Amino acid sequence: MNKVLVCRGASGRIVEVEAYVGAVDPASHAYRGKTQRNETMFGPPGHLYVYFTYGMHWCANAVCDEEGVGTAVLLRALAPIDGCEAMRRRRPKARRPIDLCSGPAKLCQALGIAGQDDCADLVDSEGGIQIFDSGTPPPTSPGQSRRIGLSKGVEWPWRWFVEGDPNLSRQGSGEAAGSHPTASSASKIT
DNA sequence: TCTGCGATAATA
DNA sequence: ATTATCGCAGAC
Repeated sequence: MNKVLVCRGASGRIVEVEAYVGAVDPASHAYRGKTQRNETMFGPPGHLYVYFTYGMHWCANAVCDEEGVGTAVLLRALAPIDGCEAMRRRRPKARRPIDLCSGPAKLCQALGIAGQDDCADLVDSEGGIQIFDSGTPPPTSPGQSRRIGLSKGVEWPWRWFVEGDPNLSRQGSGEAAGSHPTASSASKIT
């Protein structure tokens, strides 16, 4: 969350991520071992793992662990920095700025990321895609919650986000990291 | 503003 | 059958 993603004339600060942890994580594409689709996840770190889902959406991850492990971080939301014109062209359905990158498939569409970018190197930017340290320190106390949209592995609180950022895929902090609802769930009522 | 549902096709 | 989602329609 101190990182910036740059791609095809647009950029944004990464404000929301989820971890998918190889063989121990039933929600991870890597859980059942290497296949043609998830091959990039098992490759060297610093590359982009791009997958197609729900018959229409692309989503992107940064591969994070050593070759052969299969751990990656799903990029779930960006705070747009530059290239809002280009992003709006690629996402005509976005009405407001916060509709541009407030979701894993939205940000891919906004930045023009699709299957052709699977396995792109994020460090040397040869493929036109780059993730670099913005110099802005990450939040001292980032928000944390359970991951979104899963039916397996729901108990692991492996979603992190910049608390209060308007570009999150879901507003607010989600639920507390613990296994049970806490007093925080009641705060919404008052 | 909020909720529920349908789209749409690769994957295992 | 399931899916690491999104956007529309309808209720309020």
